[in-house]
Amino acid sequence: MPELPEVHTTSTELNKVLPGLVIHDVWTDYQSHLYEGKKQIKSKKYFKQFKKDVVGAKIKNVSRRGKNVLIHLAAGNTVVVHMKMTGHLLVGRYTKRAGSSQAKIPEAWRGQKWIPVSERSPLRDPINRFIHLVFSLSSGKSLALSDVRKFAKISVTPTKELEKTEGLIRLGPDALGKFSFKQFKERLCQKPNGKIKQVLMDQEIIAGIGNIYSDEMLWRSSIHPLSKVSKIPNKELQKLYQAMKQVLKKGIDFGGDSDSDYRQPSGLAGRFQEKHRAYRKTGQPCEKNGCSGIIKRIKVGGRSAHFCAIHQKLF
DNA sequence: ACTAGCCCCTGGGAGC
DNA sequence: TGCTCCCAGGGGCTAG
Repeated sequence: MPELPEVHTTSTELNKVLPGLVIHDVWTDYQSHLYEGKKQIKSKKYFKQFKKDVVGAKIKNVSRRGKNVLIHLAAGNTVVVHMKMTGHLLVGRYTKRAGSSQAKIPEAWRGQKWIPVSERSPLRDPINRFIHLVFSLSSGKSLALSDVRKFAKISVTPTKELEKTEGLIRLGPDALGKFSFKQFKERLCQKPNGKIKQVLMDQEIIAGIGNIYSDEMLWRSSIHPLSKVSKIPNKELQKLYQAMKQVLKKGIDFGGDSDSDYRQPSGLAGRFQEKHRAYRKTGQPCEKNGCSGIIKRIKVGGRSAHFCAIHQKLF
């Protein structure tokens, strides 16, 4: 699912191709993706307003804040996209679908979720059943939102008020931003009684970390996910701080994690899933040097946590 | 002030 | 083969 490295990859790639292009049109078959502040907007009236705000606007650049992709428009607005679990932004020759896309898919590809790049039809490149929103661009290509579970949120807000916007206003410092170990510790200690796994994933404490990368950084720093924040020794927290930076950078180096539906804007899968040591490794031997543990799965705050009970210490 | 649990959603896997 | 049930989960929200 898109966490910091996936969102970072997306915004970096989009920033290479979108600046200077003009949005010619917007299409959606699922208006519930659109939000105005906290409110989910289902009315056609709002879609009209959304369209008015973005159609005709030139894209200035693309950046990121936490897990949000920010598409800045020259007209003074910013389109904020949160991809949630299965959403991702694609650039290509996507067009709005008329009725069921299945009918138009060549027999050999029916039921296939992803069409290999080499086999994509130049006319419908690529065919993706889960595209629910498309921005047509002046280059002839389009920017499309694909989202199996339809949780992604899109809103448009004046760029000046961006930091005050719902979804951004309460975000903590970026996990890969310039913040020192001292600040890291201070942030975590805002929830002294919290379980470390949950606190790491709390976007108001630190922005950008989700389930996959929190499992991986705890595995690396040998800390049990249920450890109480206030009980973790300073030395262990330092390891965690280092692991956080390393794991997230590695995620970016590998083009993100495509264990779930994530794809880069080009449609290519990331490769970080090949580097997992804990996440979704339940039942497999722990790969830490000399460790004889088996990866276990438990629930922490309603989310699954994967860890090795032998080398990851419970504080 | 907490936290556990529901909700949004749908593909995929397990079980029958 | 085909049906039903359950699970995945970010983050907002509510009930306790």
